[in-house]
Amino acid sequence: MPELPEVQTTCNGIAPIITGKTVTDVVVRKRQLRWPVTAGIKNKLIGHQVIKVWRRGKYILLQFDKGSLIVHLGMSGHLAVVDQKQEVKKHDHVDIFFGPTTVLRYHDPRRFGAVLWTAANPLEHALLHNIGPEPLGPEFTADYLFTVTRKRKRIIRDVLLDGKIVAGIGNIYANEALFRAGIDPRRAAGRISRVRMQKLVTALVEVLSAGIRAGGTTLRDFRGGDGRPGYFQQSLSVYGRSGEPCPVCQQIIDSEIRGGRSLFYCRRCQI
DNA sequence: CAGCGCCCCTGCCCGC
DNA sequence: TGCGGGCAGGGGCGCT
Repeated sequence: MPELPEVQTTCNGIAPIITGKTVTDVVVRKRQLRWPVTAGIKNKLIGHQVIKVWRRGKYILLQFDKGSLIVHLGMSGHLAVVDQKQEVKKHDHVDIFFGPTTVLRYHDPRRFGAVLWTAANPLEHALLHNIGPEPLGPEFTADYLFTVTRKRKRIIRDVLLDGKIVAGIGNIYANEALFRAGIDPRRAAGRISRVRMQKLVTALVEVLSAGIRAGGTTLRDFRGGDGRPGYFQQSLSVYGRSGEPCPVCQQIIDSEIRGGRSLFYCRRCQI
């Protein structure tokens, strides 16, 4: 499910329901995710109260009165509050009960995600302590991106996907932002000017903000309840649109696979 | 250290 | 209709 806007939307959805509530039970149906669900998590959680729900990059953080739960959705994870009467579906791996009916349910077909407990500051956890600045935060500026990419030969798309440089950018939003900024995703990061880096930072902020405003419905498998075509269809300019005309100049959108992930771009608009 | 593949896993879509 | 191949939103890890 992820991409930062979907993770933020997940936090926004569950925070008002579970903040201040106390865990009454935990059911783990399958421990084997990317890493095994922390052993003894049931006893660590029961009786403890949620203080706040937040995120760092794509890691969802449930802060309890003692310790934090770190949840990552991988490629296919969902995390939502459901009613206990809701039937348990295939790939519903973890349930966290807040009373008899309210359940925070983790669902993840591909199991690339994670559910981990830490008693310490989650930002100091091995998975988080080296993450780059938040793309919607004050540290993520054109100067920063320009400086850290000097002499870098990697293509700019791969730099945007590198969580050590900037947190939470996924392949959809990387491609979309590069289109908006008019930058060829295959360009060596170290060969992009400061002015163009400013365009890229601005484009990233716009694209991520639009995704959050849309409620994170920019994913192919999002199911809206109203039967309308998914926001996914209308919202993306180049991602998943190879062979279609560029919305700006009508040039046919190109795609190719680099580093195991698809690039989508307009060879006329992006240089 | 920078950079690049590999891989974890299931589901879905496409072509034959 | 069945089957095989390719691809999917992530990102840690090991190797060069």
